[in-house]
Amino acid sequence: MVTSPDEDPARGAQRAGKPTINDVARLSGVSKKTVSRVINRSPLLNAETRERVQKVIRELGYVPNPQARALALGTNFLIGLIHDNPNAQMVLNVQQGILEALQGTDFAMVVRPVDRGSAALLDDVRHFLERQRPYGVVILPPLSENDGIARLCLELGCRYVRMGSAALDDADHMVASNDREAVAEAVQFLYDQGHKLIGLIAGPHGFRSAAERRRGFEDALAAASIKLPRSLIAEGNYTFESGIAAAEKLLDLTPRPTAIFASNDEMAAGVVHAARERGIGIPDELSVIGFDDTPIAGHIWPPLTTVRWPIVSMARAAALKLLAGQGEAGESVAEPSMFLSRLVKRASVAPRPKG
Amino acid sequence: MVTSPDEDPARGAQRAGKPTINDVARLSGVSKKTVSRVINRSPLLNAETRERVQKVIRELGYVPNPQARALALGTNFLIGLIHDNPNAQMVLNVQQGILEALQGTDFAMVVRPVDRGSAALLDDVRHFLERQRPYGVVILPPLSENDGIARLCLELGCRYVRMGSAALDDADHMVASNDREAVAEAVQFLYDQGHKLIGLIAGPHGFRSAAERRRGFEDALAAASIKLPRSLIAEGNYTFESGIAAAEKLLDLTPRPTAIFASNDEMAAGVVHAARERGIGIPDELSVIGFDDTPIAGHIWPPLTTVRWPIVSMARAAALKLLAGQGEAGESVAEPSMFLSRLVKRASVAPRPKG
DNA sequence: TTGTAAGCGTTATCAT
DNA sequence: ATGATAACGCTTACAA
Repeated sequence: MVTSPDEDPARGAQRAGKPTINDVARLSGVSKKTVSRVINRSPLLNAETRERVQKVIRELGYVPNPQARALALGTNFLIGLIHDNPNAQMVLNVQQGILEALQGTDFAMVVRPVDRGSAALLDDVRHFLERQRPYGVVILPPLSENDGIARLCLELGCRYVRMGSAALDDADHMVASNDREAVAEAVQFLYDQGHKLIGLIAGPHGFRSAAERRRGFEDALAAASIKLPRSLIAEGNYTFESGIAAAEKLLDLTPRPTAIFASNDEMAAGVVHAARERGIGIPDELSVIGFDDTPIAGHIWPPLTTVRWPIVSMARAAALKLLAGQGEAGESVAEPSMFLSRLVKRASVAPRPKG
Repeated sequence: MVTSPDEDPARGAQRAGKPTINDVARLSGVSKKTVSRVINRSPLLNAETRERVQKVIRELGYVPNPQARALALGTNFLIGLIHDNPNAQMVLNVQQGILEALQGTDFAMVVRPVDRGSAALLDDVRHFLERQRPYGVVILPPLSENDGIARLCLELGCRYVRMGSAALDDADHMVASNDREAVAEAVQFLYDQGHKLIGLIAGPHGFRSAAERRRGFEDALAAASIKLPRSLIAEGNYTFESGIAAAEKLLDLTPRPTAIFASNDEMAAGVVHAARERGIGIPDELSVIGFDDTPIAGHIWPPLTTVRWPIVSMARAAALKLLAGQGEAGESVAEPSMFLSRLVKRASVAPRPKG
């Protein structure tokens, strides 16, 4: 008897491409649906049947086609990261956190930088969401402060979690840090070291993180009952260069501040740079504290005292929040929404110089 | 006359979800296939028909469902980036380059870090390629040096382009830089400044880039007819910390080298750090050159003389290579495959100290 | 517990 | 130049 190609059970698996659910079904003598149940870990399934199907799956090296699942399920296996490149290290840390959360799942991370400031921002994001239809997106600050984007996600039926320096949204959609308190603690530390003339390099206008950190600075001064002239506050835009420029303003003052808190490490590195160019010794003549604890903090000289911002954990939590409900209902653990920063003491702070 | 729901041309578009190709087809009075042709810019199409359909598409705000396209086409609109985190800044620069290339297209970038060294490396990559079915992938060094991955891509029918410090593959699948020559030029520069005792901090064993840069170093010495003891070569693993360790070895030597070439900026920053801890002045007592021209090079003190590696352009070219053939046939411009690095002179090099 | 039939929204084949 | 019909591989009703 000659077996016609269409009826030969072994043939399907041999076809050009990869084995499909049909091949598995045929070879294990069950229906597609049963195979589907095995893939999706349906509880109502004969253990023996499950075993048999799984054996065939292994032998065939069958991998469910995610595109087909995506079409049937109406959702993609993608987690998006939407950001406006607030700074390189932060973006990378966030990516790391998200990837940690995606580890072992079928999800992949798709990165979408956009241009805050561009008039087409929302169209851009919409375009991305419509084209890729990610399962959910993590939105980085400062973009996360834009309510329009959150609304857009809602409108397009895309899950989202915002990251930020303050609670901007409900717990399901937000992962936040306590920047204000952490900065207050850092400035308090400077005060405890005897510093009375403390400069602030604030972050750019319009950034929630910048505002929070500035408030923390002011909180600490208020708590210590010191009142400082406005000239001790300079503004930067979170870049190294802006840190230099701001530092130069502060270092030109008379009397000169004996300590400077910069709202991120990049700007703090700029302060160190500017001081060095003027021959001002750190920490002997000037103490400096940054924020973020990015690698640069440990790499410059002297190593920078800074506030460690648990950005990787925050990103991981954000992604896990997105994925919550994916696994079996039972195992879903509520992800914390508030992450605490803390001061990391290195060599850039010393007691106030005498005289 | 009562219009039955199924025949009401306007109804489909109102349904719960988004409008589909069927809605567009019905409303514009053509078949699905014709709409498909409009979407895919098929050349054989009546201009007038195209206009009509496009009008409906606009009015409806129709966006083709990417899952369905992916299923039908067997490929996703994704460009993958496969890397083993060679270093943060490099990964980020590559992402930037790829995204520049993807600008304005429907493609998105999906990032996949893997663990070189893991025995499951190839399974990992296979898993990723099978699940996400990216249109193509860019492979970063040192992973790009693994021929197994390239073979895997071929086997799975996934386009790929490797990035590296030497031509490892044919022009269609490779974007390379001339590290060897660039390093030779840098070392020659040190020699021209009077340095005779030049230390090398090599990159880790097994990295093609490390080998190429080391060869460049040796080329320059050979050209200058100087022969150095092996002790002037230390090995690092491209990290800041390993740069410190290697620098300490070199700075312990008697006589002490008056210049050090480090195979990347991170390690060069480590050299600067180590020298400072010992009170060795840079560049007065020690000249340092790095490689990459990452931001850290300009941010440390003194600013680092380094070799600028056009990594962003390389990544952009890699992605464009992947996309080649996507657009109309006519406009495809061959992307260059070899990118030239060049020396960026800053303040970390000075003529050899006298005595 | 398992199977059947009907989609999901698109593209490909092969007509016309 | 355009259309009817069958894939693409999977899931969700709804039966059995």
